[in-house]
Amino acid sequence: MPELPEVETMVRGIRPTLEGARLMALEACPCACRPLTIRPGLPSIVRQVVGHAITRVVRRAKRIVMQFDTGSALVIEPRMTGLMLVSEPPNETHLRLVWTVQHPSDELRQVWFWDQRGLGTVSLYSPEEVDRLFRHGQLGPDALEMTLDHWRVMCSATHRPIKVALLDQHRVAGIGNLYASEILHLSRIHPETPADELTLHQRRRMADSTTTILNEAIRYEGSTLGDGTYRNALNQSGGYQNSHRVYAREGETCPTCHRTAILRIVQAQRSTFYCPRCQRS
DNA sequence: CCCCAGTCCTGCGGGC
DNA sequence: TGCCCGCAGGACTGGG
Repeated sequence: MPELPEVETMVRGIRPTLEGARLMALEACPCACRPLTIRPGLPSIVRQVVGHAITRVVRRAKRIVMQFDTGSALVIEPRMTGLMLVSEPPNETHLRLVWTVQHPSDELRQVWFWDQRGLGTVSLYSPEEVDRLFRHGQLGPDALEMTLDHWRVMCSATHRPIKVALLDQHRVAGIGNLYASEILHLSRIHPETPADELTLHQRRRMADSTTTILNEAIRYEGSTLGDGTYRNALNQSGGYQNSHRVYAREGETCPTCHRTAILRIVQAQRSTFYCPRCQRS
């Protein structure tokens, strides 16, 4: 479930290998499962990017953007289980794609895209599409770049529960199911509160909590849940799962009030965790 | 605009 | 021991 912190960690992990390097080969890995979703096809992408230099590797919401000197970019969406690795992958079975690059030091290095469930995608974006990706429109402002005014606009635009609105990438981009619960708990906001009923005070708390939680999670290199799927670029677990306040902690005592058990409810077919004492409205 | 259910996919754990 | 089923959810789609 890579969300913003996990994708940021992946980007930081692969950046030293890729930035300033020249792409020598891009190959699909033999994989018994359904082939990787890659747009347009791999041969077409290879023709357009192999031989070119990678200028920057950056994150936009939950996507990895690999910029080329042509102005085009390879955009990787890890979705549920996709990983970008610079060291040996967990297994060969779910390897999908391998980049071979010539580092400025002349050394050949490799980066792998590994994806257990195969929901991840790789797409080549034209310069215009790259431009559109970074502007607000299709995707909302990046969760780490939200201003108070962005939060005001985002909240006033919908009557949906705030938890559901936080997951809508068209409103605010980068937050997924795990961090939405964490942010609302730190904000002391009930997840079912209609977004357009949040007070200025609550929106301020949400703005602060979003920055705090996401940066803290980045500092710990993301969350590796029980299934152990998420790994950083060196195939190591993240550490933030040990700091989760409510996510997947149904029945445990709330870390804020130390009195009430964490509840689990379902919103928009997804689990939400919260403290009924600390998050009343 | 809103909401829901279904789709992709694999691994895991519960129930029998 | 093994099998079936439901669940996990990010992004998207189609129907109401």
